[in-house]
Amino acid sequence: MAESTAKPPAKNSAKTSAKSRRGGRASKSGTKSPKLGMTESGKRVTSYDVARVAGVSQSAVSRCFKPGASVSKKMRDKVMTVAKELGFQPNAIARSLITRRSNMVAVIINNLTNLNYPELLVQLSRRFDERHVHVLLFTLEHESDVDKMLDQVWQYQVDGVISAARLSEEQVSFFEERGVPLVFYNRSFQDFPVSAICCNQEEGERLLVNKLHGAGHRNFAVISGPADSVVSNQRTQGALNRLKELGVTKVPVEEGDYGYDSGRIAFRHLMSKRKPPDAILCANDVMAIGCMDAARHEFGLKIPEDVSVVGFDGTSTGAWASYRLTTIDQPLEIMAEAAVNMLMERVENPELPPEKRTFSGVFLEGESAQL
Amino acid sequence: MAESTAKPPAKNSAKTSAKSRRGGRASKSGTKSPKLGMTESGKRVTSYDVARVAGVSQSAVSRCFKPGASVSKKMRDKVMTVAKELGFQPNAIARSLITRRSNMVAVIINNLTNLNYPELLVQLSRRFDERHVHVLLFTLEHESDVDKMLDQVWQYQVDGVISAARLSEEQVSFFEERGVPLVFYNRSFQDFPVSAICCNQEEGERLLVNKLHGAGHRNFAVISGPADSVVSNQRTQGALNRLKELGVTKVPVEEGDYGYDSGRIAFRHLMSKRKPPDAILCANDVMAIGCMDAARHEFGLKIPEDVSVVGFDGTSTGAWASYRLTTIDQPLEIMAEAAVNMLMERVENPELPPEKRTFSGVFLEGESAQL
DNA sequence: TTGTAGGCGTTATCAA
DNA sequence: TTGATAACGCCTACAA
Repeated sequence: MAESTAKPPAKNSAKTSAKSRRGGRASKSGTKSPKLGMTESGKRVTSYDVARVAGVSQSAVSRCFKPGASVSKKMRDKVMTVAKELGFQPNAIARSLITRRSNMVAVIINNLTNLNYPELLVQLSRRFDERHVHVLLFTLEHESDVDKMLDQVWQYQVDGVISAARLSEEQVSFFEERGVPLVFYNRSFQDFPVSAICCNQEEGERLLVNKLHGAGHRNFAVISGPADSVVSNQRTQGALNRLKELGVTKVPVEEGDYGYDSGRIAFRHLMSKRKPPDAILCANDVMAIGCMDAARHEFGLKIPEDVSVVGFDGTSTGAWASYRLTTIDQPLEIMAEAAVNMLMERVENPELPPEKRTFSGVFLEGESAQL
Repeated sequence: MAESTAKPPAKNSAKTSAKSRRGGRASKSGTKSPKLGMTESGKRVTSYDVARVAGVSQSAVSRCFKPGASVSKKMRDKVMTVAKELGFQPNAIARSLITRRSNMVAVIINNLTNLNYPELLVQLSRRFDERHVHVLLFTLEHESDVDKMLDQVWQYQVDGVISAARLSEEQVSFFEERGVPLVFYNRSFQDFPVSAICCNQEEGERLLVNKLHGAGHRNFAVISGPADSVVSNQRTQGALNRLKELGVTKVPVEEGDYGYDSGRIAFRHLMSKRKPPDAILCANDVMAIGCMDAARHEFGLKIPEDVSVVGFDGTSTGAWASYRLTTIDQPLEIMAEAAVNMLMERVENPELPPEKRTFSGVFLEGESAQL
């Protein structure tokens, strides 16, 4: 075991020859190495380099960078000094390989012009950062790309996944089978247990209907989002269901795509009906804004006198003085926080069963509806 | 060197004992392993598992997943079949360790409510994805966090960095010393060679000034962004410089924070001057919108009759019917594409010298200014 | 074309 | 508390 013949040569020959790279304790005081974090041979400084210069074992170096490890103060000082001197930082990739924790989570969003996602992303990123977890971003162009993307996510050995995109049951199983915690953001399954953070879309929409109906509106219309958007369907159904309960039927539904222009176009369509609506429920704020602009600028209508318009989301643009949109505010920050918590709990403890947390939206009274 | 005593046993003992995990060729036809991608002992399927089941060497498996490797069709079929059967995907972390390429790039943005960044992020992510490169997101809360963040970036061994946040000269050197390619987005240094993709802020602003001045405006004001924003300073200075050249001096400058409210507040301040402006240059679209709203709703002014307002960015909101903002459109998609290209070129060939590409903004005529 | 064996830079396990 | 040594899962000469 101590015969310095067979084993050592291979690994050590490199290390030994490397010993001359950086003369012992290169710096007396000011002779700092020119390239911090790099050896003279142009390679990344490793814990071996630090160990050599500090005259300790490599494992000692490793321990010094592990919080709560058993190291003497003397050792720690010595190692940390050299580490700083050489610009050493442990390689997270190598660490991930052995610990099986990458400290990375995947965030999946689809590329729709959902004015909310960008903000969500920033919120998530901030909160993960606080926990020293990093966000690996996956944006979907088309739903069909999902499977390839899932493979990528798996390859990168992420600790968990937050998905603001819909996944099929098989795709959910993909992660479940592999023991990768998954938390949905604003999507869920009824017939399949998954963890999710949601805003209660239906409830919010019902609230809006109640307000409008209570104010005497009877002539409703709905502008939905894209047909394949779960959130849009929930909102639209929420509105229609409540209206039905209140005895209002035959409510025209125009399909939009969440974008400004589609709101305008939908409004035009509604105005071409034999009985134009006096209250319009839009599946998001941006379409509501498009709707208002069409009403005012194309039809010369006054809002809310001639027609009431409400949205959903609580985006900052809705509050602009030109719109003062009445809407439901999704508590985005709270939801982001909750999503991060829920995911990290499951990363720490994979046995936790799926859980859903549903937040109510907050009614935001603007001036776009007669109430 | 060939004494089979010391070395082999250790490694092989594990592999051999593992051989019993999955009975040879588990599936005859339908007996699929319950958990795809996982061995029966609950570990991730590795290339060794595939090799064992397929009855080939591990390196053969590895080669089959390397595009353009020298493998017989028979071998490839055999391996790929088993791989699919077991749900094997190569571990990108392990691969990164040996190849020293993580196929991850860091994207650094600061958290300001810059309505453009989110969109930029989506664009970058899309384009990197196409190259099978993944985005590791870093958002800065405060400038002071930068250094900690840089260490993180380095630890994750990213192949390159795109920064839409300003970095100090030392911070730039950090990457340069370590051979990590860095491309700035809309920031640059004059006295330090770095790669960057920029929109020509100054030029755009001068264009706006020319148009306004040519239309007879003489009474200008500027609403700047935050004092520490490079882009804002470039825009503001561009405007002021051109105005000076045209003989217009004593131009009041109000400082905003890029947000809607700050545009409104700035407008109020301007109106309290003894000589209110008739042309206002705003450092971004959102402030211009705030400005317009204040003018209309707080002061009952007409735009552009009473006051001309122009912005900068070309955000979609600026085109909304209530604003029809005259502005400069930054070619975001083109810039994102260019940034990705520039970075990846340097990842492939680290010897490439720094390069700057500056795109001109496109004048977008709306109806918010008398021209 | 295929297999053998060494190394990438850590952490983890055990003696010392 | 410290130091040797074995993984982690892959890629890549080199040899067959």
